[in-house]
Amino acid sequence: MSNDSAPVQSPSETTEEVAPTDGAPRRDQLWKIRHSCSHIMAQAVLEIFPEASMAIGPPIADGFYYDFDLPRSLTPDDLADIEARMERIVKGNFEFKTWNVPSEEAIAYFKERNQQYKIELIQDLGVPEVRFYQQDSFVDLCGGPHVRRTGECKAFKLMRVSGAYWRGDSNKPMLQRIYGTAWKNKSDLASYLELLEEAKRRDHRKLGKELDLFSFHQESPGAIFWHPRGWQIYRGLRDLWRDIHTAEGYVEICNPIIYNKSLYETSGHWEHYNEHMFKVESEGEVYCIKPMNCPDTMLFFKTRKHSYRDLPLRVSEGQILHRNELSGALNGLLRVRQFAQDDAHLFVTEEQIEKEITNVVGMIERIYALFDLKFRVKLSTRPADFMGEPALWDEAEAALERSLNANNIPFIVNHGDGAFYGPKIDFDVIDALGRKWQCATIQLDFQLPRRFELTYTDRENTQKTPIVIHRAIFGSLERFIGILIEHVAGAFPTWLAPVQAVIMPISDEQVDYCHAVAARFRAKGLRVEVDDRNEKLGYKVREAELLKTPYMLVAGRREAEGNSFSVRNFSVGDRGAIGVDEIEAELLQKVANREFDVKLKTISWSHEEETETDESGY
RNA sequence: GCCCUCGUAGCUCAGCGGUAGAGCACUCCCUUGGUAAGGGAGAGGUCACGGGUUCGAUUCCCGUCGAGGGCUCCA
Repeated sequence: MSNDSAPVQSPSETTEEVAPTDGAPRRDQLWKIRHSCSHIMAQAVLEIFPEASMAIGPPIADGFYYDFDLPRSLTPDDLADIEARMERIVKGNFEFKTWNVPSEEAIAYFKERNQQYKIELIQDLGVPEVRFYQQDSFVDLCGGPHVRRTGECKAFKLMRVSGAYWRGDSNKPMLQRIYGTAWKNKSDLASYLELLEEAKRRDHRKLGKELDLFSFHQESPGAIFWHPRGWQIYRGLRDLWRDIHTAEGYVEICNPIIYNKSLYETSGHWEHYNEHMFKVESEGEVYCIKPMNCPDTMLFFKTRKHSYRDLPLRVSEGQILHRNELSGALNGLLRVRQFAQDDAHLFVTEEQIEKEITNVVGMIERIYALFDLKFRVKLSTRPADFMGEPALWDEAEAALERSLNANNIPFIVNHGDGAFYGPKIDFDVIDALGRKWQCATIQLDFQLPRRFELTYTDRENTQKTPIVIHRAIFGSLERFIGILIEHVAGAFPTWLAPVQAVIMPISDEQVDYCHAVAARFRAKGLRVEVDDRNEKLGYKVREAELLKTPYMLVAGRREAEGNSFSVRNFSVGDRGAIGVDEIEAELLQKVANREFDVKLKTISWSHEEETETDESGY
């Protein structure tokens, strides 16, 4: 609290002996450093604003934060000031002391210091005794543990200030949250900052502009304007999706995008998802622009009677969806209001669940492998407010588990994290920078078929309700492209690259030759351009390199006469003269195999010892 | 939606109470040049939009829209 305040009771214990609360996440040295940094920061903030109210200050993945109620908004200058004061506290190498205080006394202590949030925390804990921690003159309510001395916090940096609701409740006051990052030593901190720099360099919004892939306009916030080069990537992914799904026995349909609200009353979305749907009115009826494909795919299923012989029925649909996301949540390609999912719904019998899931898991593995994306799997089971028969849930969860095992895929179980309508498997892809992105999902749904009264006739000629499996592999195409751009840092594999080769005549003499070869390549479906501008070779090479074009084909007099090109690959360099036939064969082969001919620049860092966000440490 | 920051030429950015500047890109001319920028000239902006303060606003204030960082949300 305030710096001049005396502790309630003289400190005796050291942090050493304090046992972590049971069931808490890993509380290793790094966790303690981050948590301690948060206290050190709070002390610094209180030095500047003695009247500040403190909320919570936990360690999080990569660092820590602390929420404050302050008399004015913080500026970047304040951050520098706070950081300098933190350095002083660290240099002081103060001991972290801790002791227990009866809750009543603690409340009185905080009341005296106008710390209403701390009082609320203590009251909510509802325990007879709470724990205090102190370093230097600063005392805080805290479960600990902490490092022994402030001197152990030697590698931190304050990152940013943002708003955060007290207790994460948008009805409660908005506090100011200061984020910092903290590491065991300076070199870990440096490599983390380097990672952030690299992430900034390959930010898909920046690259999208530089590579002329897409743009955004305020006339349609949250919606992507695809440029020719970006749309080519989109089409490439959609083609991949179609090829694989056709081969796996999927059929594709195309449904409307506007529906009478009655459809969503049937599906339950009107009740649960209303505020996220865009609506239009016509002739006194309310219509919704569809936010997902499931309800209308149910209508397709109902267009005729089905036999068990029809199942599994695998129906894909990739129509445009709209979701009215909050303006503040929009983020480049990653969070948009208009997008398409690579969606499919499988109508199956109970016995078919396992086999179908196994098949989808296999497809996911194959597709991610095409991009050299690693992934991590989470199986989410029955939540507290589940609907349906427990026995059916048990069997379905077991089937999901068997499918993962059948594919030899390790997974973690998130007990109680499933949707109310069924258990699910989520896939987080891990990109070249070690970042995780939730993409693929496989969800069992026992509810939607019931709501739409779907039936099929089984072997005994009785009517049964099918089970629906919702599944997507990319998630949304838009989002996946965003992730992919950052994963490959804008350098797409040849098969997916917007322009696969730029053909460069050295002088006017070779222009006709270059155009003739370009026409030949285009006839084979290759995407090539001729850069016949009146510029020097170095200029053209530079431009093609900046656009991360996989192939640069240079023709001077020698090459034109020998029906060849001097081949240069992106980020590889000059390979020397190669005959046109050979070049064509190489390109066609890479395209046919969807070869991942990208050298990924990966950054490994200590991400794996992640500290999950943990707000228990106040 | 909420908090903070931001919005100057196609792009990246400088500037500032006295009606705007650079580099790149673009157009034209010269140059026909072997693997990351050849030279010259020119054109291009109601300084996001709407109010207000002021003799005067791109600059200060308020609002709107959009963007960025978070929070919330993401059945």
